[in-house]
Amino acid sequence: MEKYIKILENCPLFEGIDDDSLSRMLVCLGAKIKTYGKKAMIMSEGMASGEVGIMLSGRAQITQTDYYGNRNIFSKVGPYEVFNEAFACAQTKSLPVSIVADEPCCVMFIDCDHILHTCSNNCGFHQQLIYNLMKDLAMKTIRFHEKIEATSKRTTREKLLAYLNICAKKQGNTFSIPFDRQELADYLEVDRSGLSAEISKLRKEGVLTCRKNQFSLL
Amino acid sequence: MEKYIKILENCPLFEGIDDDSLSRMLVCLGAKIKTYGKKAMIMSEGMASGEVGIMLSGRAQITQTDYYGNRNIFSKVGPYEVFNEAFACAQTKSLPVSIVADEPCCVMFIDCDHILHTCSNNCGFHQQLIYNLMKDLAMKTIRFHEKIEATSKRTTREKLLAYLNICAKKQGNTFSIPFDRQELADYLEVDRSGLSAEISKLRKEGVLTCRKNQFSLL
DNA sequence: CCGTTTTCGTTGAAAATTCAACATAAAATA
DNA sequence: TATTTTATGTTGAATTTTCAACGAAAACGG
Repeated sequence: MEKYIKILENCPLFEGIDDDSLSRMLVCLGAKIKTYGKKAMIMSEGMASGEVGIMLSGRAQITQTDYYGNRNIFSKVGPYEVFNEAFACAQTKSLPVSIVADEPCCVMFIDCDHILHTCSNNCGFHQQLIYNLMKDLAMKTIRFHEKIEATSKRTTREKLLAYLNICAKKQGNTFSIPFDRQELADYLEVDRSGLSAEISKLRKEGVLTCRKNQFSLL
Repeated sequence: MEKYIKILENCPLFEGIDDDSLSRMLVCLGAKIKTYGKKAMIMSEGMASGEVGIMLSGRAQITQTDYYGNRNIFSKVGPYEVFNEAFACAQTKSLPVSIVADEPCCVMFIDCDHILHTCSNNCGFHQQLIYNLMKDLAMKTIRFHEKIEATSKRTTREKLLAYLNICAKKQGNTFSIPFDRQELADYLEVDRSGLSAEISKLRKEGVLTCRKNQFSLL
């Protein structure tokens, strides 16, 4: 477990907790590590899990697929980020989404109850951990607000521009997005070919330039 | 403040806290009460607020309006429910939504920092309060998942059916929704007239019956 | 109780999306 | 490196949505 401490230092969930405390805390919390290959299911729709996942390395997507085969990407999970925290906290019986590895992933799991209820061992930094989880949950809500802000627009063009503007607000006018074209279409809830056409049009109009997943707003 | 205790007993945010403790806690937290008339702005887009709102009576909507005049309803806030908790927790500088009273509202405000950081007076139930706020934030995330699940569908018909199925899962096959037609359209992010047409069609097909905001799935 | 305002359902035309199919470019793999 | 697979861009037809306009019904207010 020790070798993961360096990684966890970068994780907002453990912010403000020193290495020694973290090391002891992980034992107390019963943290487990699992690894997954590309395209592996980390969690799947319909299951129940009270565990919070922490992405140590790799990247995964939170998706939902309806019976017509339309895939909706709720979000991406990158290194140091947390997932399943809301469903674990709310003790959801049936997970409404699947979590699929985009690439080989290393994930730490912690039972949410162990985070929420301070243990008898009296870990000093437990309050900090709870506070961090709270912030994380708040940020998750804001992320969804952003997705809804983009997808609520009525045309593909407006959805795309709304999304790119949100990215630009965070990263500056040149930025990379965590999606390829199909994934961006699934995130924005539009047709891929229509999205490609719209990107071309915006390029010709001189609104943006792009190379793969690297965009610049002009 | 005392007269609000009976109301707050029903509020999940204060679950597990007895009346006496709650009464003392409210003073300690610096709770304030404000009232609003119909259509009044409780909070407006662009402002910053570190306060959590608790709806004591009345109902409000969380909305966003883009520069083409399209209104998007993120959610409704009814009695005993909490709002602005995510933005307050995350210390957002500029609120991306407005909160508008549907009808006369009575709201309690509490500074989020006072909830997050236990005070020197050592209120016994403060941990419970933090725990409750965490659950609330988790539920908020799940509510957004539900909205996205419905709005991610590609046709008005599918969006409507997805939404009604989510309602039915919670309340049974006959239920009322908190929206009128225009509001439902704004929540589902579709055109009102198209939504009305779709409801008529479903009625003729014998899929559902409805009277105003009361629906039955058959 | 009546007049006014708001909500709701209906319609047809214009605009946009989706869908299917294909060509090309890029990436992965043997 | 050659081959295969995947990703991307392009197009036109079919479907769906949006928009504007209208009448009827319901809710509201005096």
